[in-house]
Amino acid sequence: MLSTHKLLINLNEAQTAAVTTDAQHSLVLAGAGSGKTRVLVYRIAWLLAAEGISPYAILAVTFTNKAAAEMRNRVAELLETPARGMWIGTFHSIALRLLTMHHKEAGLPKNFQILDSEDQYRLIRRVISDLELDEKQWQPRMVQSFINGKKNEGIRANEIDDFGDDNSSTLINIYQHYDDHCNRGGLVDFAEMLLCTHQLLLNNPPLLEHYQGRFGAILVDEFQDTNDIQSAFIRLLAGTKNKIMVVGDDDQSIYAWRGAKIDHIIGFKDLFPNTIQYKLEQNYRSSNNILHAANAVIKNNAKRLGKELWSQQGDGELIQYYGAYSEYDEAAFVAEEIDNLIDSGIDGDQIAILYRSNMQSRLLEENLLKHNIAYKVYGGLRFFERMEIKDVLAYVRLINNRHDDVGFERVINTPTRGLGNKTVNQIRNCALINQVSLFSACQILLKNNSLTARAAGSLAGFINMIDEFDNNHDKEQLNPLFDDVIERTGLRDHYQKEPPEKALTRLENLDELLNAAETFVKPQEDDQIGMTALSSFLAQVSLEAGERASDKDVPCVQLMTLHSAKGLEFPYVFLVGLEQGLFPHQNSMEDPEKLQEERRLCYVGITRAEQKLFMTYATSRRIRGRTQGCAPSKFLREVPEKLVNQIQGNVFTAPRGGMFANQDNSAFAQHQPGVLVSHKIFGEGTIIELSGQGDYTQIMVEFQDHGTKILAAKFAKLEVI
DNA sequence: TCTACGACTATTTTT
DNA sequence: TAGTCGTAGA
Repeated sequence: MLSTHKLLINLNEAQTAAVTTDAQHSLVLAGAGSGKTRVLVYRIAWLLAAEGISPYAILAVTFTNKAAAEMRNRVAELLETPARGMWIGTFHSIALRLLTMHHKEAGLPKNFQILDSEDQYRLIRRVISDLELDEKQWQPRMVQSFINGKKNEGIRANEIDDFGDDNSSTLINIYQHYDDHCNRGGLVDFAEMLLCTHQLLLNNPPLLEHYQGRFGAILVDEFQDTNDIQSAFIRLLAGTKNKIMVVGDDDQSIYAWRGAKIDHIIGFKDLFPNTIQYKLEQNYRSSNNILHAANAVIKNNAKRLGKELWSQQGDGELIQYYGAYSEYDEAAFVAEEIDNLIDSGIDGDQIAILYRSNMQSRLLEENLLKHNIAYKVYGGLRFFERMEIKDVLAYVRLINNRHDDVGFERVINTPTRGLGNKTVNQIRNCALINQVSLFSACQILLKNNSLTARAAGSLAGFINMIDEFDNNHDKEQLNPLFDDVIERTGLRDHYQKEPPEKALTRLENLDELLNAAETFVKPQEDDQIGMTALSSFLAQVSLEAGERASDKDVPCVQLMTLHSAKGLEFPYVFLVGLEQGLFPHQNSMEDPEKLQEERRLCYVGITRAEQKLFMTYATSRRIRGRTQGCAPSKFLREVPEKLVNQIQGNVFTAPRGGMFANQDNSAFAQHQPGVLVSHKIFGEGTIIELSGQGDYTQIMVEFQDHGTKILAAKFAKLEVI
């Protein structure tokens, strides 16, 4: 057994205080690079070793599989024995476990299926069309975020008040129909998993009591990212007696747009009165110049608990600013600098380029290519999200659960088997009228002879094939089943016919899938609760979509968005595209809350760097086919000048006129007398005169059809022709 | 059923 | 500008 003494020698004072706290609840504010995971892992060990808590009483929750795996490994490493008995997992995997074990109480069929975002999107489109609504008006993406938003707040369709508003009542109606559909087919989306689990516990006092009795110590990672339902779930499980430790950083909350609420961490102490707060401010990652810059930027946010990072490391290098003339210049600069770094013996994987939006990667890639620098772009499709993989899985899902309409729709005519739109619509209608699944609808249609001979033959063949797959295969042996599906459905031939390049990767992916099926080992817990290997496999791939595409083993320069960089660190970091309108993003500049989130994103970006940080911007950039003048991001000026070496340009002494005049609306740069512009209402005209400065600039325009007008530049949205 | 063309849109993304 | 998506037509 681990000695408590040995535990504490690796911790600093603040970390020790948090790890050994005897408060019932603790809130650990852990700045970037301050040893957040370390505290969680050591806390678990402390609970076991010093407080004698059973591993069975420990519940540790994270957001990503990666974080969960890391915690599990580090706990095992520290304890020098596998982390048995305790529950360590993501919110979703824990929810899945509870729902599987208690599916009856939760009102779910045993073989319920998880819908990922794409599946959900497809089903929502289907519902919109069933309700004969116009997709133009009820855009599926918008509806999807409405439904998920409500679920994340723990609200069901029948609990929303439409206040007599048609718009709301339609959305509520779609939500209701979507949920009905899911219930009929035994389908559960990501948000539903959490909501359903919450209701399961809430509506089953004995069950709740059981789990409250079991989990004496609850630990939550990245608490700033919790949404309402996740927070409520923790509160419910904690009851009045259990201990909670939440760890997080309000300054790194960057997911408000998908339901995370910073208020949960900010208001934690109010919700749980017996809370002691600990701050981890010593940073082990970055040199002081970088930390000072990060502190200076985040200080401009009003809504925060307040923290200041410091380090025992030296000042390190100055932050390098580069004001490029254009995005081409910027990309060329970055590639050249990286080339130099690599020449000086630094490995590519020590370097990261971070940007606000994915489209920025293209030019950077082109320039890295020119210099023959190996790179890897994060983002894009993951293994189990690829078309060919989802196709195979859809067949398998249908074999596992005939009522899985999402799976059905995906493969009914893939590969094409003469069941086109007409027949499928017939099936949909029949399903709608009888309120049954598509698969059942097929059986009805076949029985009633309602189809043309050709369609009927083809459909019967399809149905039989699915049934045969089911009958001929053991649900514990995945590889033979998958292999059979890929061959007999004709999927392999189907992909073979694609252009050679594509076909090759698709077939490779299919082989990889077979390999995954072959080597899949059913987790012991799943076995105990009677899940078949097939169900277990399907659940796992839905929750964990697999590694991102990776093609090289060479150390690669890492390209990714700021969002995906959270939690990572690199000796050399290039933060690019620091311009008003790009970062902070146009859509987030007006709203103070959103602007603060952009700033937190900037804070995340800066604190990724260990040794050297480059921040670049371009004074002109082509966006959507149009070259625009750009003002440097306001965040650049929030970094104290003394921490910066500006290689080209100067953000700090930039003239207030000309290019940098109107920081908040870069488009003004081109608004000069004589320029031809167009206005939404007044049409085309010529600029006569400019007056005023900054936000207050006024523009006199002589319009061809409406005479001379004086407009406030900020609001006129004039476009240069 | 497949192809081609025109319309539309354009942050961030884990589970 | 460029990439995606839906529909019309072969």
